[in-house]
Amino acid sequence: MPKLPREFYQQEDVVSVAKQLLGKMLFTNIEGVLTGGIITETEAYDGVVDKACHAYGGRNTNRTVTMFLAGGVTYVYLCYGIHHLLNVVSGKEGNPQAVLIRAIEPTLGIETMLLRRKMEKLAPRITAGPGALSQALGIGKQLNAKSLSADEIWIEEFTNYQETEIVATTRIGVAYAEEHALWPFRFYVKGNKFVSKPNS
DNA sequence: TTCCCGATTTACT
DNA sequence: GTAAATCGGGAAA
Repeated sequence: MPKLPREFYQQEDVVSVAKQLLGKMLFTNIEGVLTGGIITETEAYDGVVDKACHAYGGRNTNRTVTMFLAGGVTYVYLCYGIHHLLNVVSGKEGNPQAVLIRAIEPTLGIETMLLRRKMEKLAPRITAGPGALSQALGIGKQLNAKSLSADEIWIEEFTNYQETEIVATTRIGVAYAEEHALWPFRFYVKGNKFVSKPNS
């Protein structure tokens, strides 16, 4: 399937991008080893007006500068000193919006993922959760600010879900963002097992 | 330079 | 259900 075009990432509405990313295929090519799967869970971070966003209020630093790039690149950073989290930067240059990829359903390179996760057999938790996902795909800071049009990490067309198949709810781990923590910016595929929190 | 804390996961009670 | 692990970024001084 073809890679998503640059225009896809540069849509103005990050919430729309987050929803459309569900059902797309995410791949990484780490030193020639391919792994990938179907995106099942995302979260939107809406730039300067979103207290949960690292670039809230226009904060532009060595880390967050990546989010100000034009849509279509990765934003990877370390959280809790342990976990790498993968985001897709969206919107126009200067507008620091991003979509956190929280979970995928593995389809390619499952053996490699099992090795990286030190697991013996396939279970949803292998890629359910942003830290786990990054580990399974071999994502680290070396993949920060990479173009999604190149051949190290990219996203391909696959499926489009209807609104009725998508669940919108509150984001996770952002209680510090006060009232913005209540924004329904987390999206996942209804009924899918590869989601970072118990399904309903 | 110092101090505080986080877009989490995992192990253990 | 609860807690520990662990380190870089951001803000203050």
